[in-house]
Amino acid sequence: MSHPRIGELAERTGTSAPAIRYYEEIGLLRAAPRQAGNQRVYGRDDVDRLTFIRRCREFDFSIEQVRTLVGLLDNRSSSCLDARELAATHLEAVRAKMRELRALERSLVGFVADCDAQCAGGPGPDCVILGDLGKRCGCGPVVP
Amino acid sequence: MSHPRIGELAERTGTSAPAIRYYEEIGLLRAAPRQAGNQRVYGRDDVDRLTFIRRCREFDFSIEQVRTLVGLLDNRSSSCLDARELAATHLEAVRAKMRELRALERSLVGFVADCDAQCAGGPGPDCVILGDLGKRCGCGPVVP
DNA sequence: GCTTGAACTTCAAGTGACTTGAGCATCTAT
DNA sequence: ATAGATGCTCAAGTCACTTGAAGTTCAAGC
Repeated sequence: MSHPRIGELAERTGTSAPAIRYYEEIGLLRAAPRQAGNQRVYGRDDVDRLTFIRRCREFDFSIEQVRTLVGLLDNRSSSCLDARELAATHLEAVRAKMRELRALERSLVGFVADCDAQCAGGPGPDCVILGDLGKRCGCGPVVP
Repeated sequence: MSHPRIGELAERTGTSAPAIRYYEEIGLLRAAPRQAGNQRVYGRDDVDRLTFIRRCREFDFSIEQVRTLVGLLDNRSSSCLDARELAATHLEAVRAKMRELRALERSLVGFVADCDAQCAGGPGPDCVILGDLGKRCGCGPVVP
């Protein structure tokens, strides 16, 4: 278990094997040494590093941001402040995205509520629902 | 103004001209008629339809979902209930995404707070920050 | 009529972060 | 020895467009 091949590494880190090869290709993981038959062999460090990468990705850091973070790990000097700054910037982006999503959620709730009020109880003269988005739809006959 | 070309249509709907051509190519917009010199000419209906499409996209509906919604517009029968169902499903997806982002936000806040506590005030023996994500980083010398 | 420059045309390639598929080699177990 | 799981490389596909190149057409001024 101390020298996993790509499949086990994938399983232990929640990654797919092609994704691991992709990370190697773009230089996020070192090129793994190969055993006799050309298959990649990994070590404990690779498990840690890939776990780190995956967690960053779950945190929605972009690959380039992860590259920076991994660089901080590799190059151990004044890492924390740099990492803090990156995280703070990223936090702002996440919050902006959340504000967007909240607005979106409100709109959708309104959309569904309008549907229930206008249409589910019986079609009105013309439907407001799709009209919210574009012009008008025909959930009942359009009576001008 | 009643027969805009692609640039004006783009401006009036908040779309880019290449995006409009792309929508035409994938069949979300009809192939626009051309004027003498082969340039696309649009009408009032196109403005409405594209506005609808853009609004759906702002609501984070995928192109395929928009295709369905546009289909409901085109085919006016029992539209509302179908649209409601699609919106409700989409709302669930949006809420799931928000839950993810909230968790992410909490983690990042913790990350930044740890940075401030552990590192900004002076490096501790070793840093917890990147350790939260992977193993440990070296914002100070690692003393085993 | 001529010229300039903005707006238009098509087609191809690029983006991010992988996934999917084809076709072959290797490993492990029986 | 053989079968099936796992691995390899390389190419193409995904999504929703954007960007760039190279050529045409339009509108305005002279």
